[in-house]
Amino acid sequence: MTEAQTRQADPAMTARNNVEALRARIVQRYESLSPRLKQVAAYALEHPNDLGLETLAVIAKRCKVQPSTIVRFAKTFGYDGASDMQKLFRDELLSLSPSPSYADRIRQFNERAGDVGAHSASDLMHEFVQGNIAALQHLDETTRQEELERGVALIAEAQAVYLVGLRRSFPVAAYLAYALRHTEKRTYLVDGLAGMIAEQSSMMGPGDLLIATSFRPYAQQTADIVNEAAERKAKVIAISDSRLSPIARRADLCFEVKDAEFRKFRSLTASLCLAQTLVIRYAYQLTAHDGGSPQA
Amino acid sequence: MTEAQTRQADPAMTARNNVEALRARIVQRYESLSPRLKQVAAYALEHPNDLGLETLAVIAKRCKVQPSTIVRFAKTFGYDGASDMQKLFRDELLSLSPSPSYADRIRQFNERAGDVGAHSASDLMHEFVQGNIAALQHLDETTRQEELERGVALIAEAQAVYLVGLRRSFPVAAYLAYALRHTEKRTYLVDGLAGMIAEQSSMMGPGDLLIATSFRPYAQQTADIVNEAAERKAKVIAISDSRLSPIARRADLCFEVKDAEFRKFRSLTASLCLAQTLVIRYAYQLTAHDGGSPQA
DNA sequence: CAAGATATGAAACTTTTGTTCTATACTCCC
DNA sequence: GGGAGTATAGAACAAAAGTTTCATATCTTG
Repeated sequence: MTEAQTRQADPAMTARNNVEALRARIVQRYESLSPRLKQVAAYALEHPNDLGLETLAVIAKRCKVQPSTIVRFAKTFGYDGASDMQKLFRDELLSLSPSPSYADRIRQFNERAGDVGAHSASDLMHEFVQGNIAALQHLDETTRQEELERGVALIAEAQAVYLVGLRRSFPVAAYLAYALRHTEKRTYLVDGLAGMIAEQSSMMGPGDLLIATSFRPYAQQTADIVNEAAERKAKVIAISDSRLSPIARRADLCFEVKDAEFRKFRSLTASLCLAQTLVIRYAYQLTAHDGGSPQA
Repeated sequence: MTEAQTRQADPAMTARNNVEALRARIVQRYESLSPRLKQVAAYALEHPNDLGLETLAVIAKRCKVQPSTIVRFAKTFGYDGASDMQKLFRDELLSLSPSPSYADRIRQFNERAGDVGAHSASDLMHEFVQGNIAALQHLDETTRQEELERGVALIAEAQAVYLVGLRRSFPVAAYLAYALRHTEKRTYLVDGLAGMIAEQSSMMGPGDLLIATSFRPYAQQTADIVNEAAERKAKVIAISDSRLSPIARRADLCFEVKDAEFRKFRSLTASLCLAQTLVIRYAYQLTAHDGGSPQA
C-alpha cells in the first residue's frame, strides 16, 4: 500500500499504473527495443490478458523467449520485476471484468441498456455490428450451394474476368479484382477511369465473364455494361439486392444479397463475404486440380 | 487423487469445469457446510474474480480463514486442490474477458480454416460467416468509446480528409471516400493513379486529416504517406492490425482491427464496419448540430 | 579488425505459494 | 460430563514461480 502511494505521488510514475499508458509507452519505445524485447512487447500488446494471469514460464514460452527476458522487459519499463508489472494487467482485467458479482453484473447491464437512446458512437457501432451479423447470417441461410458452385465454375471456365461496381458497390468490385489477380486468372476492373467505361467494356467477348455488383438505386452505367456483356456473349454473374434489378435480369447467375442498411448508408459486409467465398473457393479448386498454389 | 478419478467417472460431475454449475452446487450444499467453509463459499459467490486471480493467502485473509481452509473447500467440492479449482475461475475470467477471447476465436477460425479441400462451397461460406461474425464482435468489444469520439472529432475538425489504402486495403479507403463525399466534407482519395502518389499526398497540409488503412504486410508506400502527413502537420488516423505497424506508430489515433483471415485472403468486414461507424456518426453529428440532413 | 558494449540463454538461487500435517478446540451424542 | 468424531489454526513441508547471475554470443565503434 505504501508502495502504491509512493508511486502515485511520483509524477513520472503516473503512467505506471495504467495499462493504456503502458501500451502507449510500449508503442513509443518499440523501435528502440532489442529483438527479444520486441517479441515480448508485441505479445504484451496482443495478449494483455495472458500477461495478467499466466505464469512467467508460460508467457515466456508463448513469446519464445526466456523467462528472464520477461523480467528484463518489465524492468525496462520501470517496474521492480515481472510480478510488479503483472499486477497492472491483473487489475485491469478485474476492472474490465464483466462479472464482479451478480449484483454488479445486473447493474452494469441495466446501465448500458438505459442509455441506448443517446446514440453514442459505441452504441452506434454496436448497432452496426448487430446489423452486419444479421446480414451475414441471412447470407449464410439463403445462399444455395449449387449457385455458389455454379459461380465458381463460371469463374473457372472464363478466359478473363471483368469486374464492375460503381459508386457504393465499387469496393466490392475492387476487392474481387484484388483477390482474383492473385490467382492466375486474367482480371480487369472496369472502373470508368477517364470516362472510358465503354472502351473498357468493349473488350469483353465470348468466353469471358462479367461480375457486376449493383444495389438500389442501380447505376444505369452498370446495367449498360451488363447488357453489353450479354450482347457480346460473355457470361454474367450479378451481385445485387434483388433478382428483379436491371443487373440481375440479364445475368446467367444472380446472387441476391441483403446487406445491412442504416439510413441510406449501406453496409457491404455480406457482399464482401460472398465475394470472398467465391474467390477462395476458386483458388482452392485450382490447388486441388493443378497441385499449384494460389497466392494472395 | 482416487477421489478425483472416481468423480470424473461419475457423469453427474461433468459440472466440474463450469463455473455456473459450481455456483449452483455451492448454493445447494451451503447449509451443510461448516462455518469456515461457509465463509469461503459466500466469498466465492460474491467475488469469483478474486478466486481466479488472487493467491491463496490473499483470498484466505479476505475470507478471514486460513489458507488451508481454502484447500479444504476446494477438496470438498471435488477438486484436487485449490489450484485446480482456481483454473476454473481463471478460464471463466478469460472467456468472459472482452479482448483476447474473441481474438482467440478469430485465431482459432484462422487455424481451423486451413484445410479447405474437403469443404463444399457452402461449408466454406459458413466458415467465413462465422469468422466474420467473430471479427465483428471482437471489434465491438475492443473499440473504445473515446477513440471513436476522437476519430469523429478529427474528421469534423479537418479542412479536408485524405484517404489512403493500397492493395488489399483499397476497398476500405474507397468506401470511406464514397461515404464521406456524401457529407459536405472535402474528401480526396489517394489512389496512386498514374504513379502520382507523391503528388497527391503533397497536397496535404496543417488542418487536414489523413485516414490510412494498412494491414500486414504493410505497404511501404502507405507508410511513406503517413510520414509525409506527419511532416506536413496533418493529423493521421490509422486503421491497422497492430499498434506497432509502421502506419500506426506515427498516427494521432489508431484503430486496431482484427479481421478474419483465410490463408492470405484477408476479410475486410470489421474494417468496413469501423469505417461505417465513423462516417455515420460524423454525419449524425452534422444533422444534430446544423439541422441539415446527411445523404448517402 | 579488435575492443568494448550490449543482448541473450541457461542455470543457480531465492522467494513465494500451495499443500499437508498435527495439536488443539469444539460439538454432539451417549 | 466424558468420549468420539469433526473442524480449525498454525506451522512445517514441498512445489512452483520469480529473479539474479554469469558465460556466451552478437552487435558497435574506433
